[in-house]
Amino acid sequence: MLTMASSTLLPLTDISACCSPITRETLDSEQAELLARKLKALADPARLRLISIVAASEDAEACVCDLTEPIGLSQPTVSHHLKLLTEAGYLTRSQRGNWAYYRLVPGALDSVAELLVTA
Amino acid sequence: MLTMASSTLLPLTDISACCSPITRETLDSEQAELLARKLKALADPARLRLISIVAASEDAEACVCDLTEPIGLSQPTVSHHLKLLTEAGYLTRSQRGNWAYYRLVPGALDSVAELLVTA
DNA sequence: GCGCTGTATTGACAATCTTCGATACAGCTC
DNA sequence: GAGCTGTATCGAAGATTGTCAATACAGCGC
Repeated sequence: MLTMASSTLLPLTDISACCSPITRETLDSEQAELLARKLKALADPARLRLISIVAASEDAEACVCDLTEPIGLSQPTVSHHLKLLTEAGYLTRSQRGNWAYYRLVPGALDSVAELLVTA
Repeated sequence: MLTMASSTLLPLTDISACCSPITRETLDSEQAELLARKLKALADPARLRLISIVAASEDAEACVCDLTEPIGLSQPTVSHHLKLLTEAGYLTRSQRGNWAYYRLVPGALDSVAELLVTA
């Protein structure tokens, strides 16, 4: 498919310019649901470290084989976390040969951060 | 007690100036654990809306009675979420008479947002 | 084709989370 | 004191989550 990650329910990627910081206007339940899902995707130590390691990697990308060992979890578990992060719009996946390379989606973390800021 | 919210395991409040953005340096597992817990406290639609409503309230504070109805959850559940948010360092509680007033901890959301930003 | 290597999916289990009703506690008023 | 009101805690039920071993799939080299 061409347009990726606009998965089952809601386009989880498009929080970007959707709303102002949560302390500026009161969230309706739909916005809250959306942001909660974005945050839930981040709210796991393994996934935070995955993001961190990907960002710090050569060329800002990493394959599953690079990630399994430093994370200290099984390969299926790492794949699972990477899938979650991808579906949540934080990572993209590109396969080259046998390897699946993941990289950060530019601005994805920032758009969430902007919603939390009180200024 | 005087110094509140420094609960059981780790001082959940003190992420503030603890580390640089997660995309700058790779997180060790302890930092990841800490940030994940902060994010998990936010990663719920009810709690996001609670924060949002408190921030928008008169004098930036609200009592449980003000929050139960707009959230649409039972009073015990709202109390539970407020306790979580307080323990996570996002809210403070102050009792005046029969009412418990909650308000935002200044800078708490911002310090988390700073850790997510890639710039 | 066959085997190998890297990754994804499946199925299961344990742990955690969200929610509620029932109940307990705290502080007011009379 | 007794009764009321606002809030917190308890206990339980249902849903979700994180993890793994086993297995399936995809793409390479021979």
